[in-house]
Amino acid sequence: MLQSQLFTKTRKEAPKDEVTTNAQLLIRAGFVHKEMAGSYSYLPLGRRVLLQIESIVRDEMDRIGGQEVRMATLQPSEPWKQTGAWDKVDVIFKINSRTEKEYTIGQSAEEIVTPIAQEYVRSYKDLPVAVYQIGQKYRDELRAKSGIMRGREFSMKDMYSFHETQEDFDRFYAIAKEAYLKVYKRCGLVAKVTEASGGSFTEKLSYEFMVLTGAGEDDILYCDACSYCVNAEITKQQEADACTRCNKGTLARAKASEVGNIFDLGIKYPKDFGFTYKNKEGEDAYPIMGCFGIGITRLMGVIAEALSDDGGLVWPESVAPYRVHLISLATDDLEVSSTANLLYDALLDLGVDVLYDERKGVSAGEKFNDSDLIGIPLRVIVSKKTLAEGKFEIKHRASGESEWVSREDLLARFV
RNA sequence: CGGGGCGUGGUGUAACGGCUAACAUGUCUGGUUUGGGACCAGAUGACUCCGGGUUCGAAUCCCGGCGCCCCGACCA
Repeated sequence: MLQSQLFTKTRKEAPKDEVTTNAQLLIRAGFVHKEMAGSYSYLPLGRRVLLQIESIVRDEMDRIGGQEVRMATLQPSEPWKQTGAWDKVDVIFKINSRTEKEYTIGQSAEEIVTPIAQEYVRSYKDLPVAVYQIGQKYRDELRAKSGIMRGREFSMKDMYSFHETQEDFDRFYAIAKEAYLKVYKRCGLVAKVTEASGGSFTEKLSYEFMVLTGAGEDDILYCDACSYCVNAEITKQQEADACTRCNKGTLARAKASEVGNIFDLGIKYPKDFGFTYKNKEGEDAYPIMGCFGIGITRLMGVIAEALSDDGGLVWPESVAPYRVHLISLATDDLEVSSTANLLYDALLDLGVDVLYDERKGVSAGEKFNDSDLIGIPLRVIVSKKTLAEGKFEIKHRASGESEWVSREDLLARFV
């Protein structure tokens, strides 16, 4: 991608209303555009990051047997009335058609997926099964906040599984938990599995996946010796208490952001819809159901919060909009620009995603600052200086370290 | 939803109730320049959020909306 043709431009200052790091940086760098409180448009760079995160999530869900679907976002009110959510859940948007019919736009899909599963799951032989989707969700939040981290419209991966027995559900629950941890790790984050309330879904505990960041809106207590972690709102334990699980460590308190949540839904939804299957004994039985969510856009916000520095965004390679930011200084110099052009083509031939800053009349300082702000992991500089050395300069965004390498060595890294 | 703050060119700011709403940045022209937002000249761009009111006169004061941000509550 030629930067001179990129749809967006950077800006020096963030809109004064934005105080959170993710909103300031993502807007300044041109990744997102705010439409209204809690509703953002994702521009080319932001969209690319979302695609990267989605592909990681998709990969991990596929690995544990999830099958991707795309359920309707515009939904009838009937199933929501059938489960009682229409009146009980206050964040659902309700809309009326011209003919006074009632609809909702999806904020979650239990009411949609359960009747679909009912159509196809007739026998124990059809179980277990897990389907997921990645897409926009809508919640009528009273207060959207923190940039893209809590919106009225956001992107979420939601998976739903159905099982014959509690044991089988527990097995899958554990597998899904591991898959979730891999997702966060691949996104460059450390997430803690946190015991939390099951909300209005279930009496049981649910597990939240929490990333430690000051921008988070949850308080958690976690053990400094084992993996125990609990949402502060459901426990009487306090900071500095001894850990009740390992009896060795002590509990620390921290702000964290919830980037995923998994629930044991039991048989609530199958029961609401009269969804049974024939078990081995030929009897009707309700399947055990689970739901598993990952906030895609929130994850992007948390990465922006947790991994940025004073210069701007610092994307891990796995989710970066481009892998290489090629910067040509002295664009009027024929030798410099042709060397840079050739390197750009060579990288593209190797299948490397490159943002190429070949803008004319833009000072070196401005290009460097823009590059810092956009946060692509690897910067390759072509200038009179590098030409004199017969090498290219590589600078790593995260560490700030730079190295000088030959063209062969540079290209060899991407083979 | 309760409380607080803020609404002025695209962005960030300024302007005592009083002159043609100022400055920076951006954008456009031309020139110069190319290792950390460089420089020169010119140009462009605002119904001062909306609606009322007070006043000879309102960006400025008053009332009512709307919007945005923050705290709290909420959080399928």
